[in-house]
Amino acid sequence: MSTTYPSPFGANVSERAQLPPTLAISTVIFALRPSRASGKPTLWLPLVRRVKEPFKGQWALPGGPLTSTESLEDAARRNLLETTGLAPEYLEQLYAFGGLDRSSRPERGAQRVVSIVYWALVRPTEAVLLVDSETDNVAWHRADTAGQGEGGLAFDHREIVDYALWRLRNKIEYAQIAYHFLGERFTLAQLREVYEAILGRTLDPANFRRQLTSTPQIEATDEFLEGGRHRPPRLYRYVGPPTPYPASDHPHPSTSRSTP
Amino acid sequence: MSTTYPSPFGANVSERAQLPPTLAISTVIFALRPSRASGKPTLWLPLVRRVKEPFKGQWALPGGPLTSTESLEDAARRNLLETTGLAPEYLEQLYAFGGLDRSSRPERGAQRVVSIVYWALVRPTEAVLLVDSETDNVAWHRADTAGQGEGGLAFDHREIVDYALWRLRNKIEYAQIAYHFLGERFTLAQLREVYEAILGRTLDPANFRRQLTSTPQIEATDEFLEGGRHRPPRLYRYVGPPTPYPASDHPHPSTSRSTP
DNA sequence: ATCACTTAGAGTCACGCTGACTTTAACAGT
DNA sequence: ACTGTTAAAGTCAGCGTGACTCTAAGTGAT
Repeated sequence: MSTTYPSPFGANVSERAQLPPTLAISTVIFALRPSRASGKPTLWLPLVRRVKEPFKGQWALPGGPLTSTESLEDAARRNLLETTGLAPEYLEQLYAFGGLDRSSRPERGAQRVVSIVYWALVRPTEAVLLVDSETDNVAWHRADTAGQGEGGLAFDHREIVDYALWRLRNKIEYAQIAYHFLGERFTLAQLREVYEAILGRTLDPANFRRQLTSTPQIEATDEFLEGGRHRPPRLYRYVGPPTPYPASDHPHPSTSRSTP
Repeated sequence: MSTTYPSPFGANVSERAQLPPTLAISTVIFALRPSRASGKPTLWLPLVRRVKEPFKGQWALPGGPLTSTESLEDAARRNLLETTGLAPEYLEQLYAFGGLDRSSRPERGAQRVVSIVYWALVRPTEAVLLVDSETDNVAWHRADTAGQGEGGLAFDHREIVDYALWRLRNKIEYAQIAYHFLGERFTLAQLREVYEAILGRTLDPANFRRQLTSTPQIEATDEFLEGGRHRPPRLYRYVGPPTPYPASDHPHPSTSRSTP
Protein backbone atom coordinates (compact mmCIF):
# COMPACT_ATOMS: atom_id res chain seq x y z
CA MET A 1 0.00 0.00 0.00
CA SER A 2 2.84 2.35 0.67
CA THR A 3 4.62 1.13 -2.43
CA THR A 4 3.35 0.34 -5.90
CA TYR A 5 3.77 -2.61 -8.20
CA PRO A 6 5.92 -2.51 -11.27
CA SER A 7 3.55 -1.62 -14.06
CA PRO A 8 2.11 -4.67 -15.78
CA PHE A 9 1.96 -2.86 -19.10
CA GLY A 10 4.56 -4.03 -21.52
CA ALA A 11 5.74 -6.87 -19.34
CA ASN A 12 7.15 -9.77 -21.28
CA VAL A 13 6.75 -13.45 -20.62
CA SER A 14 9.90 -13.82 -18.55
CA GLU A 15 8.55 -11.23 -16.14
CA ARG A 16 5.26 -13.04 -15.84
CA ALA A 17 6.19 -14.99 -12.73
CA GLN A 18 7.00 -11.71 -11.02
CA LEU A 19 3.57 -10.26 -11.66
CA PRO A 20 1.36 -9.74 -8.63
CA PRO A 21 -1.16 -12.52 -8.08
CA THR A 22 -4.66 -12.14 -9.43
CA LEU A 23 -7.69 -11.81 -7.23
CA ALA A 24 -10.76 -14.01 -7.22
CA ILE A 25 -13.89 -14.19 -5.09
CA SER A 26 -15.47 -17.47 -4.05
CA THR A 27 -18.37 -18.27 -1.78
CA VAL A 28 -19.38 -21.14 0.47
CA ILE A 29 -23.19 -21.19 0.56
CA PHE A 30 -24.79 -23.28 3.27
CA ALA A 31 -28.38 -24.48 3.26
CA LEU A 32 -30.21 -27.09 5.28
CA ARG A 33 -31.92 -29.83 3.32
CA PRO A 34 -33.39 -33.09 4.52
CA SER A 35 -30.94 -35.96 4.43
CA ARG A 36 -31.81 -38.77 2.05
CA ALA A 37 -31.27 -41.35 4.75
CA SER A 38 -32.73 -40.02 7.98
CA GLY A 39 -34.87 -37.15 6.77
CA LYS A 40 -33.23 -34.95 9.38
CA PRO A 41 -31.90 -31.65 8.05
CA THR A 42 -28.25 -31.65 7.09
CA LEU A 43 -25.87 -29.09 5.63
CA TRP A 44 -25.60 -28.79 1.86
CA LEU A 45 -23.83 -26.37 -0.45
CA PRO A 46 -23.98 -25.68 -4.20
CA LEU A 47 -20.91 -26.45 -6.29
CA VAL A 48 -20.16 -25.77 -9.94
CA ARG A 49 -18.38 -28.13 -12.28
CA ARG A 50 -15.11 -26.91 -13.78
CA VAL A 51 -15.39 -26.65 -17.56
CA LYS A 52 -11.70 -26.00 -18.15
CA GLU A 53 -8.30 -26.83 -16.78
CA PRO A 54 -7.07 -27.00 -14.17
CA PHE A 55 -9.34 -29.49 -12.39
CA LYS A 56 -11.62 -29.77 -15.43
CA GLY A 57 -14.68 -31.85 -14.60
CA GLN A 58 -14.27 -31.58 -10.85
CA TRP A 59 -16.52 -29.64 -8.50
CA ALA A 60 -15.54 -26.22 -7.23
CA LEU A 61 -16.96 -23.38 -5.16
CA PRO A 62 -18.90 -20.76 -7.10
CA GLY A 63 -16.67 -17.83 -7.82
CA GLY A 64 -15.12 -15.55 -10.33
CA PRO A 65 -13.06 -12.46 -10.85
CA LEU A 66 -13.41 -9.10 -9.16
CA THR A 67 -14.13 -6.14 -11.38
CA SER A 68 -12.84 -2.66 -10.70
CA THR A 69 -16.27 -1.17 -10.14
CA GLU A 70 -17.62 -3.25 -7.30
CA SER A 71 -16.79 -3.89 -3.67
CA LEU A 72 -15.70 -7.31 -2.49
CA GLU A 73 -19.13 -8.14 -1.13
CA ASP A 74 -20.86 -6.90 -4.27
CA ALA A 75 -18.58 -9.07 -6.35
CA ALA A 76 -19.48 -12.06 -4.20
CA ARG A 77 -23.20 -11.34 -4.61
CA ARG A 78 -22.93 -10.87 -8.37
CA ASN A 79 -20.91 -14.02 -8.88
CA LEU A 80 -23.35 -15.97 -6.77
CA LEU A 81 -26.31 -14.79 -8.78
CA GLU A 82 -24.61 -15.49 -12.10
CA THR A 83 -23.34 -18.94 -11.27
CA THR A 84 -26.03 -20.34 -9.00
CA GLY A 85 -29.01 -17.96 -9.15
CA LEU A 86 -28.86 -17.47 -5.37
CA ALA A 87 -29.20 -14.14 -3.54
CA PRO A 88 -28.47 -14.92 0.12
CA GLU A 89 -29.56 -12.54 2.82
CA TYR A 90 -26.67 -13.47 5.08
CA LEU A 91 -23.24 -12.97 3.50
CA GLU A 92 -19.97 -12.43 5.33
CA GLN A 93 -16.28 -12.55 4.55
CA LEU A 94 -14.61 -15.78 5.60
CA TYR A 95 -10.91 -15.56 4.84
CA ALA A 96 -8.36 -14.72 2.19
CA PHE A 97 -6.55 -17.79 0.91
CA GLY A 98 -3.25 -17.14 -0.77
CA GLY A 99 -0.92 -20.08 -0.33
CA LEU A 100 1.56 -20.88 -3.06
CA ASP A 101 0.39 -24.47 -3.51
CA ARG A 102 -3.28 -23.70 -3.92
CA SER A 103 -3.48 -25.19 -7.39
CA SER A 104 -1.87 -28.34 -5.97
CA ARG A 105 -0.49 -28.92 -9.47
CA PRO A 106 2.37 -26.43 -9.70
CA GLU A 107 2.23 -25.92 -13.44
CA ARG A 108 4.73 -23.75 -15.23
CA GLY A 109 3.54 -20.32 -16.02
CA ALA A 110 0.27 -20.78 -14.17
CA GLN A 111 -0.67 -17.49 -12.62
CA ARG A 112 -0.97 -17.38 -8.88
CA VAL A 113 -4.47 -16.69 -7.54
CA VAL A 114 -5.48 -15.23 -4.21
CA SER A 115 -9.09 -16.02 -3.31
CA ILE A 116 -11.12 -13.92 -0.96
CA VAL A 117 -13.80 -16.30 0.23
CA TYR A 118 -17.23 -15.32 1.53
CA TRP A 119 -19.74 -17.53 3.24
CA ALA A 120 -23.51 -17.34 3.08
CA LEU A 121 -26.62 -18.87 4.60
CA VAL A 122 -29.80 -19.40 2.62
CA ARG A 123 -33.28 -20.60 3.51
CA PRO A 124 -34.70 -23.73 1.90
CA THR A 125 -37.18 -21.53 0.02
CA GLU A 126 -34.37 -19.52 -1.56
CA ALA A 127 -32.29 -22.59 -2.14
CA VAL A 128 -34.33 -24.05 -4.99
CA LEU A 129 -33.79 -21.46 -7.67
CA LEU A 130 -30.67 -22.91 -9.15
CA VAL A 131 -29.49 -21.70 -12.51
CA ASP A 132 -28.17 -24.14 -15.06
CA SER A 133 -29.20 -27.14 -13.01
CA GLU A 134 -30.55 -28.90 -16.10
CA THR A 135 -27.05 -29.18 -17.48
CA ASP A 136 -25.82 -30.65 -14.20
CA ASN A 137 -23.07 -28.07 -14.00
CA VAL A 138 -24.48 -26.71 -10.74
CA ALA A 139 -25.62 -29.10 -8.02
CA TRP A 140 -26.10 -29.37 -4.29
CA HIS A 141 -23.60 -31.46 -2.34
CA ARG A 142 -23.41 -32.51 1.27
CA ALA A 143 -21.11 -30.08 3.04
CA ASP A 144 -19.19 -32.70 5.02
CA THR A 145 -18.57 -35.20 2.24
CA ALA A 146 -18.53 -33.17 -0.99
CA GLY A 147 -15.84 -34.42 -3.34
CA GLN A 148 -15.43 -37.82 -1.73
CA GLY A 149 -14.99 -40.60 -4.24
CA GLU A 150 -14.66 -38.09 -7.08
CA GLY A 151 -11.02 -37.26 -6.59
CA GLY A 152 -11.83 -34.40 -4.24
CA LEU A 153 -12.87 -30.85 -4.92
CA ALA A 154 -10.93 -28.51 -7.19
CA PHE A 155 -8.03 -26.46 -5.83
CA ASP A 156 -7.98 -26.25 -2.02
CA HIS A 157 -11.74 -25.96 -1.89
CA ARG A 158 -12.17 -28.93 0.41
CA GLU A 159 -10.07 -27.16 3.06
CA ILE A 160 -12.00 -23.97 2.52
CA VAL A 161 -15.32 -25.75 3.04
CA ASP A 162 -13.98 -27.37 6.21
CA TYR A 163 -12.87 -24.02 7.53
CA ALA A 164 -16.27 -22.52 6.74
CA LEU A 165 -17.92 -25.41 8.57
CA TRP A 166 -15.72 -24.80 11.59
CA ARG A 167 -16.62 -21.14 11.51
CA LEU A 168 -20.35 -21.87 11.20
CA ARG A 169 -20.28 -24.29 14.12
CA ASN A 170 -18.48 -21.82 16.29
CA LYS A 171 -20.50 -18.77 15.33
CA ILE A 172 -23.87 -20.42 15.81
CA GLU A 173 -23.01 -20.84 19.48
CA TYR A 174 -22.77 -17.15 20.22
CA ALA A 175 -24.39 -15.26 17.33
CA GLN A 176 -27.95 -15.13 16.13
CA ILE A 177 -27.49 -16.71 12.73
CA ALA A 178 -29.54 -19.90 12.89
CA TYR A 179 -32.67 -17.99 11.78
CA HIS A 180 -31.16 -17.45 8.36
CA PHE A 181 -31.72 -21.13 7.69
CA LEU A 182 -35.44 -20.91 8.44
CA GLY A 183 -38.46 -19.06 7.15
CA GLU A 184 -40.01 -16.07 8.87
CA ARG A 185 -41.99 -18.18 11.32
CA PHE A 186 -40.73 -21.35 12.90
CA THR A 187 -41.33 -23.63 15.82
CA LEU A 188 -38.80 -24.11 18.57
CA ALA A 189 -38.41 -27.72 17.50
CA GLN A 190 -37.47 -26.63 13.99
CA LEU A 191 -34.93 -24.19 15.36
CA ARG A 192 -33.54 -26.87 17.63
CA GLU A 193 -33.15 -29.18 14.63
CA VAL A 194 -31.03 -26.49 12.97
CA TYR A 195 -28.72 -26.36 15.95
CA GLU A 196 -28.57 -30.13 16.19
CA ALA A 197 -27.75 -30.50 12.51
CA ILE A 198 -24.93 -27.98 12.67
CA LEU A 199 -23.49 -28.95 16.02
CA GLY A 200 -23.89 -32.65 15.38
CA ARG A 201 -25.41 -33.49 18.75
CA THR A 202 -28.81 -33.60 20.35
CA LEU A 203 -29.98 -30.80 22.61
CA ASP A 204 -32.37 -31.06 25.52
CA PRO A 205 -35.68 -29.61 24.32
CA ALA A 206 -36.62 -28.17 27.71
CA ASN A 207 -33.30 -26.39 28.25
CA PHE A 208 -33.28 -25.17 24.68
CA ARG A 209 -36.71 -23.66 25.20
CA ARG A 210 -35.68 -21.97 28.41
CA GLN A 211 -32.71 -20.29 26.78
CA LEU A 212 -34.65 -19.13 23.76
CA THR A 213 -37.63 -17.77 25.62
CA SER A 214 -35.22 -15.55 27.55
CA THR A 215 -33.77 -14.18 24.30
CA PRO A 216 -35.40 -10.86 23.45
CA GLN A 217 -34.75 -11.28 19.71
CA ILE A 218 -37.15 -14.22 19.65
CA GLU A 219 -40.80 -13.23 19.73
CA ALA A 220 -43.70 -15.59 20.26
CA THR A 221 -46.54 -15.15 17.79
CA ASP A 222 -50.13 -16.14 18.55
CA GLU A 223 -50.10 -18.68 15.75
CA PHE A 224 -49.54 -22.40 15.94
CA LEU A 225 -48.33 -24.90 13.40
CA GLU A 226 -51.42 -26.96 12.51
CA GLY A 227 -51.49 -30.25 10.68
CA GLY A 228 -49.06 -32.14 12.85
CA ARG A 229 -49.94 -35.47 14.36
CA HIS A 230 -49.84 -34.11 17.90
CA ARG A 231 -50.16 -31.01 19.99
CA PRO A 232 -49.61 -27.99 17.70
CA PRO A 233 -46.47 -26.06 18.60
CA ARG A 234 -46.40 -22.28 18.82
CA LEU A 235 -44.74 -20.34 16.00
CA TYR A 236 -41.97 -17.87 16.80
CA ARG A 237 -40.40 -15.03 14.87
CA TYR A 238 -36.93 -13.48 14.84
CA VAL A 239 -37.06 -9.72 15.36
CA GLY A 240 -33.36 -8.88 15.69
CA PRO A 241 -31.07 -7.21 13.16
CA PRO A 242 -30.61 -9.11 9.86
CA THR A 243 -26.82 -9.32 9.94
CA PRO A 244 -25.62 -8.33 13.40
CA TYR A 245 -22.29 -6.85 12.43
CA PRO A 246 -20.91 -5.06 9.40
CA ALA A 247 -17.61 -6.87 9.28
CA SER A 248 -16.82 -10.42 10.18
CA ASP A 249 -16.15 -11.89 13.56
CA HIS A 250 -15.47 -15.31 14.92
CA PRO A 251 -15.77 -17.50 18.00
CA HIS A 252 -13.98 -19.88 20.30
CA PRO A 253 -11.40 -22.35 19.20
CA SER A 254 -11.94 -25.82 20.57
CA THR A 255 -9.97 -24.95 23.69
CA SER A 256 -12.80 -22.85 25.01
CA ARG A 257 -11.93 -20.81 28.05
CA SER A 258 -13.57 -17.76 29.42
CA THR A 259 -11.80 -14.60 30.47
CA PRO A 260 -8.09 -15.40 30.72
CA MET B 1 -11.41 -18.72 -9.77
CA SER B 2 -13.60 -20.57 -12.21
CA THR B 3 -13.01 -17.84 -14.80
CA THR B 4 -9.91 -15.93 -15.75
CA TYR B 5 -9.14 -12.28 -16.14
CA PRO B 6 -8.59 -10.69 -19.52
CA SER B 7 -4.86 -10.67 -20.00
CA PRO B 8 -3.26 -7.47 -18.78
CA PHE B 9 -0.62 -7.65 -21.47
CA GLY B 10 -1.10 -5.13 -24.18
CA ALA B 11 -3.91 -3.34 -22.39
CA ASN B 12 -4.19 0.30 -23.34
CA VAL B 13 -5.02 3.23 -21.12
CA SER B 14 -8.74 3.17 -21.85
CA GLU B 15 -8.86 -0.37 -20.59
CA ARG B 16 -7.02 0.51 -17.43
CA ALA B 17 -10.11 1.07 -15.30
CA GLN B 18 -11.24 -2.45 -16.19
CA LEU B 19 -8.07 -4.05 -14.91
CA PRO B 20 -8.42 -6.22 -11.84
CA PRO B 21 -7.48 -4.48 -8.59
CA THR B 22 -3.97 -4.86 -7.26
CA LEU B 23 -3.20 -6.62 -4.02
CA ALA B 24 -1.37 -5.22 -1.04
CA ILE B 25 -0.57 -6.50 2.44
CA SER B 26 -0.71 -4.30 5.52
CA THR B 27 -0.27 -5.04 9.19
CA VAL B 28 -1.55 -3.61 12.44
CA ILE B 29 1.13 -4.26 15.07
CA PHE B 30 0.11 -3.82 18.68
CA ALA B 31 2.51 -3.38 21.57
CA LEU B 32 2.03 -2.23 25.13
CA ARG B 33 4.11 0.76 26.21
CA PRO B 34 3.80 2.89 29.31
CA SER B 35 1.58 5.90 28.83
CA ARG B 36 3.32 9.27 29.11
CA ALA B 37 0.67 10.53 31.47
CA SER B 38 -0.21 7.73 33.88
CA GLY B 39 2.66 5.32 33.38
CA LYS B 40 0.11 2.54 32.98
CA PRO B 41 0.61 0.40 29.89
CA THR B 42 -1.40 1.44 26.85
CA LEU B 43 -1.70 0.18 23.28
CA TRP B 44 0.68 1.55 20.67
CA LEU B 45 1.37 0.68 17.07
CA PRO B 46 4.10 1.60 14.57
CA LEU B 47 3.15 3.71 11.56
CA VAL B 48 5.17 4.77 8.53
CA ARG B 49 5.05 8.16 6.90
CA ARG B 50 3.90 8.27 3.29
CA VAL B 51 6.65 9.57 1.05
CA LYS B 52 4.51 9.89 -2.08
CA GLU B 53 0.98 10.66 -3.16
CA PRO B 54 -1.69 9.94 -2.32
CA PHE B 55 -1.66 10.99 1.33
CA LYS B 56 1.97 12.12 1.13
CA GLY B 57 3.28 13.08 4.55
CA GLN B 58 0.51 11.34 6.47
CA TRP B 59 0.90 8.25 8.60
CA ALA B 60 -0.06 4.82 7.29
CA LEU B 61 0.09 1.19 8.31
CA PRO B 62 3.24 -0.67 7.34
CA GLY B 63 2.62 -2.60 4.16
CA GLY B 64 3.60 -3.30 0.64
CA PRO B 65 2.99 -5.47 -2.37
CA LEU B 66 2.69 -9.23 -2.51
CA THR B 67 5.19 -11.05 -4.65
CA SER B 68 4.39 -14.22 -6.53
CA THR B 69 6.76 -16.38 -4.55
CA GLU B 70 5.50 -15.96 -1.02
CA SER B 71 2.37 -16.77 0.92
CA LEU B 72 0.20 -14.03 2.35
CA GLU B 73 1.62 -14.46 5.83
CA ASP B 74 5.18 -14.56 4.54
CA ALA B 75 4.55 -11.34 2.67
CA ALA B 76 3.25 -9.72 5.83
CA ARG B 77 6.34 -10.85 7.77
CA ARG B 78 8.74 -9.65 5.10
CA ASN B 79 7.08 -6.27 4.77
CA LEU B 80 7.08 -5.85 8.50
CA LEU B 81 10.77 -6.59 8.76
CA GLU B 82 11.64 -4.27 5.89
CA THR B 83 9.57 -1.33 6.99
CA THR B 84 9.74 -1.51 10.78
CA GLY B 85 12.39 -4.10 11.68
CA LEU B 86 9.85 -6.08 13.69
CA ALA B 87 9.44 -9.87 13.64
CA PRO B 88 6.33 -10.59 15.70
CA GLU B 89 5.72 -14.02 17.08
CA TYR B 90 1.97 -13.64 16.93
CA LEU B 91 0.64 -12.84 13.45
CA GLU B 92 -2.84 -13.49 12.16
CA GLN B 93 -5.01 -12.44 9.26
CA LEU B 94 -7.48 -9.70 10.14
CA TYR B 95 -9.61 -8.93 7.11
CA ALA B 96 -9.53 -8.13 3.41
CA PHE B 97 -10.52 -4.53 2.71
CA GLY B 98 -11.68 -3.85 -0.81
CA GLY B 99 -14.18 -0.99 -0.85
CA LEU B 100 -14.28 1.30 -3.86
CA ASP B 101 -13.76 4.48 -1.85
CA ARG B 102 -10.69 3.33 0.04
CA SER B 103 -8.48 6.07 -1.32
CA SER B 104 -11.14 8.57 -0.21
CA ARG B 105 -9.92 10.78 -3.06
CA PRO B 106 -11.38 9.15 -6.14
CA GLU B 107 -8.70 10.29 -8.53
CA ARG B 108 -8.91 9.56 -12.20
CA GLY B 109 -6.93 6.61 -13.33
CA ALA B 110 -5.88 5.68 -9.81
CA GLN B 111 -5.67 1.93 -9.64
CA ARG B 112 -7.91 0.22 -7.18
CA VAL B 113 -6.17 -1.58 -4.32
CA VAL B 114 -7.42 -4.47 -2.20
CA SER B 115 -5.55 -4.76 1.08
CA ILE B 116 -5.28 -7.99 3.00
CA VAL B 117 -4.56 -6.83 6.53
CA TYR B 118 -2.79 -8.86 9.21
CA TRP B 119 -2.51 -8.04 12.87
CA ALA B 120 0.36 -8.80 15.22
CA LEU B 121 1.31 -8.63 18.87
CA VAL B 122 4.86 -7.89 20.01
CA ARG B 123 6.56 -7.82 23.39
CA PRO B 124 8.13 -4.62 24.67
CA THR B 125 11.55 -6.22 24.24
CA GLU B 126 10.93 -6.83 20.55
CA ALA B 127 9.28 -3.48 20.10
CA VAL B 128 12.40 -1.34 20.31
CA LEU B 129 14.23 -2.44 17.21
CA LEU B 130 12.73 0.06 14.83
CA VAL B 131 14.36 0.60 11.50
CA ASP B 132 14.68 4.08 10.09
CA SER B 133 13.55 5.71 13.29
CA GLU B 134 16.27 8.32 13.05
CA THR B 135 14.61 9.78 9.98
CA ASP B 136 11.26 9.92 11.78
CA ASN B 137 9.61 8.02 8.98
CA VAL B 138 8.67 5.19 11.35
CA ALA B 139 7.26 5.97 14.77
CA TRP B 140 5.07 4.57 17.48
CA HIS B 141 1.58 6.04 17.88
CA ARG B 142 -1.16 5.47 20.41
CA ALA B 143 -3.58 2.98 18.92
CA ASP B 144 -6.74 4.79 19.94
CA THR B 145 -5.78 8.31 18.88
CA ALA B 146 -3.30 7.87 16.02
CA GLY B 147 -3.87 10.44 13.31
CA GLN B 148 -5.85 12.87 15.45
CA GLY B 149 -4.96 16.48 14.77
CA GLU B 150 -2.88 15.48 11.77
CA GLY B 151 -5.71 15.17 9.30
CA GLY B 152 -6.18 11.51 10.07
CA LEU B 153 -4.35 8.44 8.87
CA ALA B 154 -3.83 7.66 5.19
CA PHE B 155 -6.48 5.77 3.22
CA ASP B 156 -9.00 3.97 5.42
CA HIS B 157 -6.33 3.00 7.90
CA ARG B 158 -8.08 4.61 10.85
CA GLU B 159 -11.06 2.28 10.32
CA ILE B 160 -8.74 -0.66 9.95
CA VAL B 161 -7.01 0.13 13.24
CA ASP B 162 -10.38 0.47 14.96
CA TYR B 163 -11.47 -2.88 13.61
CA ALA B 164 -8.22 -4.47 14.79
CA LEU B 165 -8.76 -2.95 18.22
CA TRP B 166 -12.25 -4.38 18.33
CA ARG B 167 -10.90 -7.76 17.36
CA LEU B 168 -8.15 -7.63 19.96
CA ARG B 169 -10.56 -6.69 22.74
CA ASN B 170 -12.88 -9.50 21.81
CA LYS B 171 -10.26 -12.14 21.30
CA ILE B 172 -8.44 -11.48 24.54
CA GLU B 173 -11.59 -12.48 26.39
CA TYR B 174 -11.62 -16.03 25.12
CA ALA B 175 -8.19 -16.78 23.65
CA GLN B 176 -4.81 -17.02 25.26
CA ILE B 177 -3.13 -14.11 23.52
CA ALA B 178 -2.30 -11.69 26.34
CA TYR B 179 1.02 -13.47 26.94
CA HIS B 180 2.32 -12.27 23.61
CA PHE B 181 2.52 -8.81 25.12
CA LEU B 182 4.75 -9.97 27.97
CA GLY B 183 8.12 -11.63 28.41
CA GLU B 184 8.60 -15.27 29.27
CA ARG B 185 8.04 -14.74 32.98
CA PHE B 186 5.52 -12.36 34.44
CA THR B 187 3.60 -11.66 37.60
CA LEU B 188 -0.14 -11.92 37.78
CA ALA B 189 -0.33 -8.18 38.38
CA GLN B 190 1.54 -7.54 35.14
CA LEU B 191 -0.81 -9.85 33.27
CA ARG B 192 -3.78 -8.14 34.84
CA GLU B 193 -2.46 -4.79 33.69
CA VAL B 194 -2.41 -6.12 30.13
CA TYR B 195 -6.05 -7.07 30.37
CA GLU B 196 -6.97 -3.78 32.00
CA ALA B 197 -5.16 -1.78 29.32
CA ILE B 198 -6.88 -3.60 26.49
CA LEU B 199 -10.33 -3.89 27.99
CA GLY B 200 -10.26 -0.39 29.40
CA ARG B 201 -11.56 -1.31 32.85
CA THR B 202 -10.18 -2.47 36.15
CA LEU B 203 -10.37 -6.10 37.15
CA ASP B 204 -10.63 -7.49 40.66
CA PRO B 205 -7.17 -8.85 41.54
CA ALA B 206 -8.52 -11.70 43.63
CA ASN B 207 -10.97 -12.93 41.02
CA PHE B 208 -8.40 -12.54 38.29
CA ARG B 209 -6.00 -14.70 40.26
CA ARG B 210 -8.61 -17.37 40.86
CA GLN B 211 -9.39 -17.69 37.17
CA LEU B 212 -5.77 -17.79 36.10
CA THR B 213 -4.63 -20.30 38.68
CA SER B 214 -7.28 -22.67 37.33
CA THR B 215 -5.92 -22.28 33.79
CA PRO B 216 -3.60 -25.19 32.97
CA GLN B 217 -1.65 -23.15 30.40
CA ILE B 218 -0.37 -20.92 33.20
CA GLU B 219 2.37 -22.47 35.28
CA ALA B 220 3.71 -21.08 38.55
CA THR B 221 7.49 -20.95 38.75
CA ASP B 222 9.41 -21.03 42.02
CA GLU B 223 10.82 -17.60 41.36
CA PHE B 224 9.64 -14.26 42.65
CA LEU B 225 10.07 -10.76 41.33
CA GLU B 226 12.57 -9.12 43.69
CA GLY B 227 13.30 -5.45 44.03
CA GLY B 228 9.77 -4.23 44.55
CA ARG B 229 8.86 -2.04 47.44
CA HIS B 230 6.62 -4.70 48.99
CA ARG B 231 5.97 -8.40 49.17
CA PRO B 232 7.57 -10.02 46.12
CA PRO B 233 5.01 -11.55 43.74
CA ARG B 234 5.46 -15.00 42.25
CA LEU B 235 6.49 -15.27 38.61
CA TYR B 236 4.38 -17.30 36.20
CA ARG B 237 5.03 -18.77 32.79
CA TYR B 238 2.81 -19.53 29.80
CA VAL B 239 3.20 -23.12 28.64
CA GLY B 240 0.46 -23.37 26.00
CA PRO B 241 0.80 -23.41 22.22
CA PRO B 242 2.33 -20.26 20.68
CA THR B 243 -0.50 -19.44 18.30
CA PRO B 244 -3.47 -21.59 19.19
CA TYR B 245 -4.99 -21.90 15.73
CA PRO B 246 -3.62 -21.96 12.20
CA ALA B 247 -6.23 -19.74 10.66
CA SER B 248 -8.03 -16.77 12.13
CA ASP B 249 -11.02 -16.75 14.35
CA HIS B 250 -12.99 -14.14 16.18
CA PRO B 251 -15.17 -13.56 19.20
CA HIS B 252 -18.43 -12.15 20.44
CA PRO B 253 -20.01 -9.06 19.04
CA SER B 254 -21.21 -6.64 21.69
CA THR B 255 -24.55 -8.43 21.84
CA SER B 256 -22.98 -11.33 23.66
CA ARG B 257 -25.29 -14.23 24.17
CA SER B 258 -24.51 -17.83 24.84
CA THR B 259 -25.99 -20.77 23.00
CA PRO B 260 -28.98 -19.54 21.03
C1' DA C 1 -66.54 -41.27 24.06
C1' DT C 2 -62.48 -43.26 26.03
C1' DC C 3 -57.84 -44.60 26.12
C1' DA C 4 -53.09 -44.79 24.51
C1' DC C 5 -49.51 -42.25 22.53
C1' DT C 6 -46.77 -38.34 21.39
C1' DT C 7 -45.18 -33.82 21.65
C1' DA C 8 -45.44 -29.04 23.82
C1' DG C 9 -44.23 -26.61 27.55
C1' DA C 10 -43.48 -25.60 32.57
C1' DG C 11 -41.06 -26.67 36.74
C1' DT C 12 -37.32 -28.58 40.02
C1' DC C 13 -32.70 -29.30 41.77
C1' DA C 14 -27.69 -29.62 42.17
C1' DC C 15 -23.50 -27.86 40.34
C1' DG C 16 -20.09 -24.57 38.82
C1' DC C 17 -18.67 -20.07 37.63
C1' DT C 18 -18.70 -15.24 38.73
C1' DG C 19 -18.57 -10.68 41.10
C1' DA C 20 -18.06 -8.46 45.48
C1' DC C 21 -15.95 -8.61 49.54
C1' DT C 22 -13.02 -10.04 53.72
C1' DT C 23 -9.00 -11.91 55.90
C1' DT C 24 -4.26 -13.24 56.46
C1' DA C 25 0.65 -13.34 54.97
C1' DA C 26 4.93 -11.18 53.52
C1' DC C 27 7.85 -7.72 52.37
C1' DA C 28 10.18 -2.47 52.49
C1' DG C 29 10.97 1.69 54.70
C1' DT C 30 11.02 4.68 58.67
C1' DA D 1 8.76 -2.43 66.32
C1' DC D 2 5.42 -0.14 63.69
C1' DT D 3 3.17 1.22 59.38
C1' DG D 4 1.89 0.98 54.71
C1' DT D 5 1.34 -1.78 50.72
C1' DT D 6 0.79 -5.67 47.98
C1' DA D 7 0.30 -10.88 47.49
C1' DA D 8 -2.59 -14.52 48.12
C1' DA D 9 -6.29 -17.18 50.10
C1' DG D 10 -11.03 -17.53 51.64
C1' DT D 11 -16.24 -16.48 51.97
C1' DC D 12 -20.83 -15.81 50.20
C1' DA D 13 -24.84 -14.78 47.26
C1' DG D 14 -26.54 -14.86 42.60
C1' DC D 15 -26.99 -16.65 38.04
C1' DG D 16 -26.90 -19.76 34.17
C1' DT D 17 -26.68 -24.54 32.95
C1' DG D 18 -27.42 -29.65 32.44
C1' DA D 19 -30.25 -33.42 33.89
C1' DC D 20 -34.50 -34.57 35.03
C1' DT D 21 -39.64 -34.68 36.26
C1' DC D 22 -44.33 -33.36 35.65
C1' DT D 23 -48.47 -31.51 33.38
C1' DA D 24 -51.09 -29.90 29.19
C1' DA D 25 -52.86 -30.53 24.64
C1' DG D 26 -53.38 -32.44 20.69
C1' DT D 27 -54.11 -37.10 17.20
C1' DG D 28 -55.50 -41.66 16.13
C1' DA D 29 -57.27 -46.35 17.33
C1' DT D 30 -60.70 -49.06 19.74
